[in-house]
Amino acid sequence: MNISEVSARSDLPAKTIRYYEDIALIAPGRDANGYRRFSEEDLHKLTFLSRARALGFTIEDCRALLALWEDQSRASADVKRIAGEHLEAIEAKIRDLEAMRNTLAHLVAECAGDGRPDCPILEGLAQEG
Amino acid sequence: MNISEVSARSDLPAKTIRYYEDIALIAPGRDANGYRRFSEEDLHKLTFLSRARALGFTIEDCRALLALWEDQSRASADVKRIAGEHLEAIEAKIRDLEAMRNTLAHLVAECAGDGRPDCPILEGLAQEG
DNA sequence: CTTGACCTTCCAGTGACTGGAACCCTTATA
DNA sequence: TATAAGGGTTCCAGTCACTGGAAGGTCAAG
Repeated sequence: MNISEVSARSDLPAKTIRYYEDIALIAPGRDANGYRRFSEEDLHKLTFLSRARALGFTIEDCRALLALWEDQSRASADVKRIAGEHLEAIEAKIRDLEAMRNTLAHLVAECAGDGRPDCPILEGLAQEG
Repeated sequence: MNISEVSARSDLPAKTIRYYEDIALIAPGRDANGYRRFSEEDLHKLTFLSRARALGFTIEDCRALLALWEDQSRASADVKRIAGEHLEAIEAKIRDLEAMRNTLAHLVAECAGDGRPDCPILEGLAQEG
C-alpha cells in the first residue's frame, strides 16, 4: 500500500503518518523509487494509533501501549494501569470543563446582549478574588 | 509593583507576564534600573487575562475581550457573541470527552487487570471500523 | 564584601502536528 | 514525444501558549 491508501484506511493524514515514522512509532518499508510501502501490520498499527489518539492518549502513552500490544508476554495489569490513569485524567478534565461551562453560562445568561455597554460578562471576568 | 508582586496577585507566572508583554497584551512602564513597573491598571488587566484564560478563552479571544473591555462604547452584544461561541465550544469538548470516557471506562471495566496476557483494552483499540 | 533573592534578555524546547516550497515518479492523453 | 495531472519525497518553518535555562545586572541584609 502507498501512503494515500493507509491514510484513507487508518483515517490519519499522510503528514501525520510521515511524522509517526519520524518519531519511530512505525517503520514502513520502501519501494525502489523511494515511496513508502505499508504492510497490513503497518496499517493495523496506524489504526491502533488513530483510535488511541482519538481517545486522547498522548503519543508517549501510545508508544507504551504499542509496545505492550506487541509483547506477547505482557500482563494486562500494565495496560489497565495506563488506561486507568488516563481515565482519571479525562474525568478531571471533564470536571474542569464543567466548572468553566457553569461559570460562563451564568455570565452569558445575565448579559442582555443588546447595544448597551453594561456587560455582566466583562464585569464577571474583571472582578478579583 | 514589581513583577513578582503582580505575579502573586494575578496568579500568573512571571514568565507568562513577560510573554504577555511580548505579544502586546500589556505595556507596563520601566524603572530607571530596567525593571518593569506595573500599575494597578496593569494588575487589573492581568487578573482579567488570568480569569479569561482559566475559562479557556484563547489569547486572541482575550485580546478581543480586552479591547471591548477598554472600549466604553462597545455593545454588550459583541461580548455575548464571543462568550456564547466559546460556551458552545466548551460544551462540544465536554461531549467529546464524555464519549471518550465512556468508551475507555467500558474497556477498563472488561479488563481483568491481572497477569494474564488477554486484554480487552488492547483488543478494543485494535479492532477496525 | 559577600550572599542570596530578585530582575533582565535571549535562545531553545515542548506536543503533535500542519503548511509550504521544491523536486521526483507514474500514468494518461494530445 | 511532450506534457499535464496527480501521486510521492525531503526539509524547513510555523502553530499555541507558554516553559526552562543560561548568563548577567541590581538590591538589601548581615
